[in-house]
Amino acid sequence: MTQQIVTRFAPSPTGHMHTGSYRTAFFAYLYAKRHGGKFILRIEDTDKERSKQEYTDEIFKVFETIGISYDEKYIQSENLPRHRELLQKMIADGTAYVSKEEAKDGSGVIKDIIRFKNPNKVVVFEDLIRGPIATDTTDLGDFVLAKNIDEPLFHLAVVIDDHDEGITHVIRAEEHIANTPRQILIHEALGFGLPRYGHLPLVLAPDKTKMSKRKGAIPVVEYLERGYLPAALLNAICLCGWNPGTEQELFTREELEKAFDLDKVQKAGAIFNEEKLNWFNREYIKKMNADELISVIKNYLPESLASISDEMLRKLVSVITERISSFGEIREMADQGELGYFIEKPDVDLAKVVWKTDTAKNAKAHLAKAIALMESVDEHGWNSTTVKEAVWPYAEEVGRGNVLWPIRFALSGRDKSPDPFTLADILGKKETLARLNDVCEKL
RNA sequence: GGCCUUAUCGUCUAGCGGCUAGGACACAGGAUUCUCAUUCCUGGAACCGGAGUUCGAUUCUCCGUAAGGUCACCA
Repeated sequence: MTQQIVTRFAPSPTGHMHTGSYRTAFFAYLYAKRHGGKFILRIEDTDKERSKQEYTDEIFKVFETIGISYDEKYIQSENLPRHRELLQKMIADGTAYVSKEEAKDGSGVIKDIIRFKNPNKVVVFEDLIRGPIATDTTDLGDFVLAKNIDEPLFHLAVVIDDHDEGITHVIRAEEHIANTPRQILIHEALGFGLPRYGHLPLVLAPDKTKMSKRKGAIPVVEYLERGYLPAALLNAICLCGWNPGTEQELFTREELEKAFDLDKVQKAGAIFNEEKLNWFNREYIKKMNADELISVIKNYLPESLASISDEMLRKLVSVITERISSFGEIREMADQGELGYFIEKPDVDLAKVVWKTDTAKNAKAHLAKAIALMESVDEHGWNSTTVKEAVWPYAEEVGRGNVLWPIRFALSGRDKSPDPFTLADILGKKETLARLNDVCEKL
């Protein structure tokens, strides 16, 4: 019977996590799912100084909203007794030793730090996505295992936890490839079997360097706040550095869990493309029905539009979704006055009601005619199609722009807006005619 | 600088000795009811360089070059 695969994601809660981190998490998760294994989340809070509870909470929250589930969860600091126990054992075994050295904090105090007794050999491991990697660990020297007998450091903690949690595949970011040889050495010193290692390429900042808070590392929580759909975001993240070998780009979670594997993961780093994320999000928006869209849109409506009726909102769904990439853009639309005129009569600049090649006198006549034509449309049958049917022949006759532009402008007060028939539909017969009459009289 | 890794359109990528080097995003042009958006069509756009191996290299090897990672009593 083959051993069950166990992967893990082991973030340290020292800051917001960006797309690269979550991609690493998702790939490790997917790899486990794909092979019927387990996925473990381990919070590496060994460094008390830098770890913050708020970041740990954020990780749990994001995992939940984007839907990455884990079979087991560990907090590394809770394993401290175990780490100390094995540190003692290593000292007893002679694979580690106490060294009296001056503290690095400049205090000049002499303290006991624990160093690894390096066997100084060449370590070779077969990376799951890069092939064999050989390192002469002599270069590493007797590296530090613990700050003192009670405070084990990263490498020791990682090795012990990976072993104790039964991790079979350590799938992590490329920045750890240099750490692997020394962790292998510790595994051996402790008499533990080795896991397999796979190092994922980095997700790069736009300038091709490693992402950091300073350089374009946008926290995933921020993308979520901006109104990207979790599934779309995850889909975009996943397709950055991995491809299915086909031309499919849009994937459901189930499809991803079936299709993913490490052999199609890229070796080179990649820049996360926000334009492409916009495209993914628009595609996901297209797949949603009106009710789903309305409930999401409501979360992003600004104060000024809070009073909007459900009925009006339902009619506005396509007007809005055709114009946004992320739901946060609804606020921008509102700020720029692209939505306000639907719920409040706009101030219309009379000079601009006239089509560029026409005269004010004609515009007034066209508006009067349009009003008459629309009056004949039954209120119950009032919609964009019936309004269009009523007005279209006349517009065709005297020039489309000559009549369509004044109608649209009188209704919206803006030079850019949805077409006049859609506007009339959303506004309703009564409001449409009121606005049209108002402008016509003043003209 | 040492060690390690990587290298196809602007970006994400397909390619696994022979292809007009394919797709997507972005971009440009055009069409669709006036404007905007949507939709549709069309177009431009890439194999880092040099040696080999081979009948034949984007593909294999080597050497350059460039980029990135890592060299903590952080993780």
